[in-house]
Amino acid sequence: MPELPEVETTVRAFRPRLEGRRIVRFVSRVAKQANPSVAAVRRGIVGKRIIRLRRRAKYIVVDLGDERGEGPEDAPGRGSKARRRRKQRGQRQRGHLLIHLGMSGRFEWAAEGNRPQHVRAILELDDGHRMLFCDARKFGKIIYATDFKAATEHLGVEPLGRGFTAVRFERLLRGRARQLKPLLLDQSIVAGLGNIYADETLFRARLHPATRSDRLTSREIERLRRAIQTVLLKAIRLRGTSFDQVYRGGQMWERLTVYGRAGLPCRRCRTPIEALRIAQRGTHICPKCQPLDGRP
DNA sequence: TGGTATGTTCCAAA
DNA sequence: TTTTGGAACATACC
Repeated sequence: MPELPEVETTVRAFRPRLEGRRIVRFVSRVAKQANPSVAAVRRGIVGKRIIRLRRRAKYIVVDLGDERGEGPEDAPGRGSKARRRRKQRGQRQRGHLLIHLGMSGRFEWAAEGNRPQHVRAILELDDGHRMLFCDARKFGKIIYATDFKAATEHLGVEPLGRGFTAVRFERLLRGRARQLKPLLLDQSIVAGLGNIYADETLFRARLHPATRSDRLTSREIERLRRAIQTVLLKAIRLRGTSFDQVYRGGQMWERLTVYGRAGLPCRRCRTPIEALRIAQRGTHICPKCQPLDGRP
């Protein structure tokens, strides 16, 4: 399920009930998923107040505050809304909980009659609500960090952020000679795309996934940049892509152009969509709309 | 049974 | 040095 749009959808859905609440209990049933350890995460977050819920790349970020605190103010968004809000409550930024959903992670509220499978961790709030972290494949991560910048320095540019400019993207692509598909999946370059939206983006930009990043014209680079933003924004608007039992609610599944459509007619030219294997990942293209024209 | 899967990381080979 | 391939992680589904 979770690429940038699904993470953004999760953040928007859970923000109203989480912001302003204090965490009173944390339970983790899979030690490996907690970083640096279950005990360290518990020490870091229990008793703290949730100042803000936001997203960075595919991470759900919980900014924590401590009203007694004399902690350092290493908050993001200096001088902005977040700081003002925090000041009003007389709080200091005190650590961050970073949650990565991995392949199959999702949030659920505990409720009567809601007995989700694969509950791996529980966050209990001061209003009695309990948030469940469910994750069948256990690839998700729950990280406590005091230094947000250090914890996320491995991540590349935010594709929906102001920093994702034509100049910057051009430098990122021209500075290496990689195939476009694995480059788009590399979170240290552009952070947030996964296998589905990488395929959708390349189709929209009419570029073959094996094209080398240093062989694109400026025009193609700009087409790709806009395709990334358009595809992600559309997916967010539709609340992400739904998958079988794992994640429900999103409408993007019916709107995908190539992913999961092998053999079906291209929505643009009716040529059958092809399934390839590029960089060990299932890859879907329209062979006519995305020609390789001699620059693999 | 084997192959596939929305993700990340690490190591070896080219 | 950079890029690519393969395996590993854990589980579910076809």
